[in-house]
Amino acid sequence: MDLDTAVGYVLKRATVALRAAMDTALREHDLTVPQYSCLEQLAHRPGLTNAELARGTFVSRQAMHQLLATLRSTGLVHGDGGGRHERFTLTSDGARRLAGASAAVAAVQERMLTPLDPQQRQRLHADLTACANALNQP
Amino acid sequence: MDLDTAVGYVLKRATVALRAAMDTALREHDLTVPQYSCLEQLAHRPGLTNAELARGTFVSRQAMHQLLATLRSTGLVHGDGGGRHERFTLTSDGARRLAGASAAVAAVQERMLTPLDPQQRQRLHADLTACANALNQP
DNA sequence: CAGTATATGTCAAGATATTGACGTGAGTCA
DNA sequence: TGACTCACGTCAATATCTTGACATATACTG
Repeated sequence: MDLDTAVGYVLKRATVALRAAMDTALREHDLTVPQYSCLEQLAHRPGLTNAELARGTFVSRQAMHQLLATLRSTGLVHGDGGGRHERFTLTSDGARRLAGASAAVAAVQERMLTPLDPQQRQRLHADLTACANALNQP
Repeated sequence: MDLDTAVGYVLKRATVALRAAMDTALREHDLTVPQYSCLEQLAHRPGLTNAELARGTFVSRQAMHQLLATLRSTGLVHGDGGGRHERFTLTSDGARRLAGASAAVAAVQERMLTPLDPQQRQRLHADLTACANALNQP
């Protein structure tokens, strides 16, 4: 059995499983995974722009564009009206919703990491980061 | 910094990077990633059905359905005409195309795993499998 | 054996994301 | 300063995938 290609396979398998679990967990908070991801980014680094959020969430600028439109119409994020290079922040409503959603997501990820002890978790984090870096610099 | 949620983040980051790299590598062989995934499955286990291929490739039955339709019209796969529960196999053309594509994908994954020694690779494989299993059995 | 449940193939529709393209502002360098 | 490049925001169109639905075949159960 070819281990190298199998690593890609289990990587996809784990991602799909995580995505599905997050999806069901977030449904109770009326958020999709990209929406949650966007809110989380804004919580850690307020004042990000559309393009920056898109990169951090791994979607295209266009997708983030209309994702922000819905989040804004729902009153979860707030733009500073700076026509070009507009910067976004969480509203108090957005912060509240994120708090609940974040707890739900944390529970999911804890379930995912259950079989791993803290040292293994750190190793996994480091190894995945190394793999991503290796691919991103040709 | 919250390591647990960060694991989910780097997992997505690695997956996106791998997906993009595979996409560009496969473009020279006129294959999309799901198409390649389907062909690879059929190479390892000939005679799979639509639903089985869908599960192995992590897409819906419907997506695999029309994915198989295009692969069949291109002459890369061949169904045994068994109306219901039809079983699929690679054509000789499909096997040839897969050979080239498989080498390209192997090169991509080798580049991804460059920073890891064989022991680390095996660990990564085991850890990811454990994570996926933990999520898939509530 | 009859009846129910489960899984499959397939059609239609809807949602979501990507690609392409355009105008515009910011930074760079001669 | 002026030309050039690059990144950004945004509109439109295209492709892709998922959800919903239905008929049917297989498996299970009493």
